[in-house]
Amino acid sequence: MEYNHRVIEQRWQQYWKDNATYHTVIDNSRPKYYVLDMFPYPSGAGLHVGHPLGYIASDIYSRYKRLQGFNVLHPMGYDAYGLPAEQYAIQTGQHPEITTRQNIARYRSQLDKIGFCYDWDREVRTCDPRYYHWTQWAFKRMFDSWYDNTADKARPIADLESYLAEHGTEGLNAAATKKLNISAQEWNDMDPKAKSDTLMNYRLAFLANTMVNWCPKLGTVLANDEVSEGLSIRGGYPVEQRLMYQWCLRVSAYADRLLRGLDRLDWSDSLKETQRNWIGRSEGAQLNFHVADTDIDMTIFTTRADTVFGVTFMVLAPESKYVDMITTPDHRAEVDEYVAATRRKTERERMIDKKVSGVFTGAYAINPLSGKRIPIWVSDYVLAGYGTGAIMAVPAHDSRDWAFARHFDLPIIPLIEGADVSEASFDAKEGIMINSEGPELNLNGLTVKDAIARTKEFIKEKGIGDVKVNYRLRDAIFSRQRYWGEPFPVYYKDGIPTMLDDRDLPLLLPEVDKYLPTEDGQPPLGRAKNWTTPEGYPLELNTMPGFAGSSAYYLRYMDPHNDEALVSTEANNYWRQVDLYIGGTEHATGHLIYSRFWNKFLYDLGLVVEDEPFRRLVNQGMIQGRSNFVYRIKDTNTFVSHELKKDYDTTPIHVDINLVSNDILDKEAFRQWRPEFNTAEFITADDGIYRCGYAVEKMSKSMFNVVNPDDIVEKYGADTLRLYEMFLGPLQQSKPWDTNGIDGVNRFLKKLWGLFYKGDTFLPDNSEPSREALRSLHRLIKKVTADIENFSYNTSVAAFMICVNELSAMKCHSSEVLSQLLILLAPFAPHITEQLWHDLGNENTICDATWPVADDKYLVEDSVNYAVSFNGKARFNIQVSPDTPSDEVQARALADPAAARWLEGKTVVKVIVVPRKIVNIVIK
RNA sequence: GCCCGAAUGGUGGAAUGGUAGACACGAGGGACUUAAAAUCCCUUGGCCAUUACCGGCUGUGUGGGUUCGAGUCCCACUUCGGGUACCA
Repeated sequence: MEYNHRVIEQRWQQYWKDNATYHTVIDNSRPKYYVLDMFPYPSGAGLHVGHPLGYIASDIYSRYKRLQGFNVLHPMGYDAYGLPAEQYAIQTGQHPEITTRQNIARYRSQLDKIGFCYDWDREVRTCDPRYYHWTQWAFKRMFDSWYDNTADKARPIADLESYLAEHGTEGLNAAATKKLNISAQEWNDMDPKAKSDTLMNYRLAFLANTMVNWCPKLGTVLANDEVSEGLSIRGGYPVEQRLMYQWCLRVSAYADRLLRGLDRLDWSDSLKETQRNWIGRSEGAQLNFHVADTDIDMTIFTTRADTVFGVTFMVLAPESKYVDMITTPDHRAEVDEYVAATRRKTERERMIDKKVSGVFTGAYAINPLSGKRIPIWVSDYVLAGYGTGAIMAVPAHDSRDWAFARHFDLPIIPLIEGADVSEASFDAKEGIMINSEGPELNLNGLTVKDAIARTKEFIKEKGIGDVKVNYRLRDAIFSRQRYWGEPFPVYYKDGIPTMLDDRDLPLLLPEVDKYLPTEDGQPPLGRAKNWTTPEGYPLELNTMPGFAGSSAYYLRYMDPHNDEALVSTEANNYWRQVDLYIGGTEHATGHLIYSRFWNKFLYDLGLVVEDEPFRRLVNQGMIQGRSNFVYRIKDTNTFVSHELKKDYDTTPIHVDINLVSNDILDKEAFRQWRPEFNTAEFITADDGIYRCGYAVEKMSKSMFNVVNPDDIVEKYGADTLRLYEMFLGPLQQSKPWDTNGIDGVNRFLKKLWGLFYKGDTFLPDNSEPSREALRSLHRLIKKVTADIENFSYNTSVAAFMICVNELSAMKCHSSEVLSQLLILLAPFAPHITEQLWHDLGNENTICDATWPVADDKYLVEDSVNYAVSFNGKARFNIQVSPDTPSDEVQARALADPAAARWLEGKTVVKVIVVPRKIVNIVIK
């Protein structure tokens, strides 16, 4: 019988489906293990070979854990809300739900062909009302919560209301948009609208006027992680800053816990570092500068409290509220113009344009330590969103301040001994302070570190400032002016935002005639008919962003059909958290922050039992495309082979990689590829071979370098695809897809088959396995077990190849050895192993087998190879038995005939014996 | 600028501080075949040596260091990836 992957794979996929082999239920008699993939957005392009990389890795781990006796939860679903379906809907009028459903069907059929062990009964889709019910429900809970900094957790908003009624804001330590000062009396006298506005300052889901990233082209706001370098991640359109009234999540309240929580997670250091940077904790001081001739105090944030004596001017962000308050009449026009000009620029323009610009406000501040009058300027190099939107400028020790001072000819006072600030600022936080003596404080002679500490102490004592920790992490903007997302469970009662009752959830996404904003600029939901509560109150027109649905999906998999709760206590107590999460690094600052926030919030409310959602996380690398190029001589239809192109003036053109094999172009196929190439001529070397150039790029249709897994499965089979993707290189590493090596893996499977079948003869028998065969097997068990734990799947595959080669060479037909080999290979290549397992006469599926344990007695070597070196150089080998004592090894090494040659006329200084490794003889 | 990570044959990549280059691809040679495909065997870092078997030198981006011994550890640098940024 020949190895026929088509028949085998189809047969067992059907069998697993019919027998619900991978259906998972709570089983208290077995330990659980939860393996999760980052669920995909079902795009119209379908899967390419890069997508399954992580899925294969997690599938291997799931099957491995299952064989080890764990009750493994391994689900899959779809992150189904998103922009592409909506953009497509705008162009075609096709409802995004239809597109999404089609794309999901395509994804599913592609995934099924690869033979994953998902429990599809647990599938979730974020756009399914039975799913987004719980997204809305969680949002409602956030609206009804505030963050108590003292208890360091979220608490019900009702607690805050009673506190305010009794104490006002006196002694309140809450995460807030801005610090309020309200007495109990004032609170109690407020009308409902004023109370609502006040509570918005504390709610974890709140409405606020904030600077948002507005993307005009997409017609919506975007969160910080959805913007990179001033362009939207989706589409790459320019983004500008705009003040808008938006729903936000108070993620910043959790900044410190998100940071501290990282220490307990088994994630890669680089990913944790990325999150640390994104959270951006910085310790410093807040300090008040009095504005001369007014009663205004301006608060600034600095990490360099030691440099206050070097402050020669102050700078406000153009958006700062202080600008309006302090600008003097004679500078008003100039300042207004500058502020307006800044506002006109997009974020990107502001970033690109690094020219120094700014205007003087006419106002002066008093340096609180030196008492000097210093001018206050406005400049766009100060950001409104960080700190207080105002800075004290220390040109001697900050390069941005230095550039500004130089440009506007402002004084520069060096504060650190030996620092030359005539050509550049001295930014390092080290040295001895000078020029830092005021009426009440003298820092001269202190180190920078001590000076910072001393100044912080001083400003605290004097009440002119406070020690303060600042975070870069912003609150998440949660409104999107789009159609294809979760509707907010919110209506407006007399202008007061109010939550729908739990009974009225889910609030279904309404139908609209078009997926565009309304004529008067409302979001698409403005087009929905009767978009009100039964009482006639208007419903919220925004929808939630993509990360809303993906923030708690791992919880829903635990109990996906529950209509009473997001997850039952029973299911949550059993499955607890994700033990292994596999996905790309691109979610480091988005999904992985939001999920942790969301989970911590639910934890605070006692709704889930674990504080962190993902215990262990592995990032798979990206599989890039390998594009091929042909080189057309300018203004002709003649193409020149890669090695000759330097002699011509050519334009590189992407060529479909399906027309190329090992970088050699199929010229005839190329001519037929596109009409304009029908008459193509080729210039090649004498061998007549046209060689293409190549480049590693993103896998995409436009570069004609997409490899569809379906084609690989059709030609080689899913088992080959799975093994090959793992064999390609370390899982965590990005690498280009290269189909060239796939034959080797396919050959390996054929060899494996050859251990069982020769023609129609079934070879396995009950013969006693040889010691060599057992050693080969147990070496494999040891290697593969260790490799799977470390995700070194590429070396596992190599180990399988070696073992199969060895077993073939020794013609091992022992079914005892062969069945163990199959169990080891089953996670990697489930179909062929299932078939052969069945052929060995097993009734159960191979998933019910038990993972073998390596027995050291087979691993003991007959002899140990010691390398003998002299002064660490030339070497020869001696063979001794494994239990030979070192003394004897040493004696044997010195007595060896080969040693005589080296030792002639030399003195042995010492001999070093490293157990089982080397004997080094130091000679003189 | 800052923070990570990487650099090993023609290629993808292996190597708890202990015989560098596992495994695979590609390439070259051979067997089988009328031929091709498939399959199998041999060779394959570079240089040198050779009548065969033995062999010699050199070699993991560069320069130093630690060590009996360094691809691996330390310092400095170069290049390439990734993340992030007027974050005060």
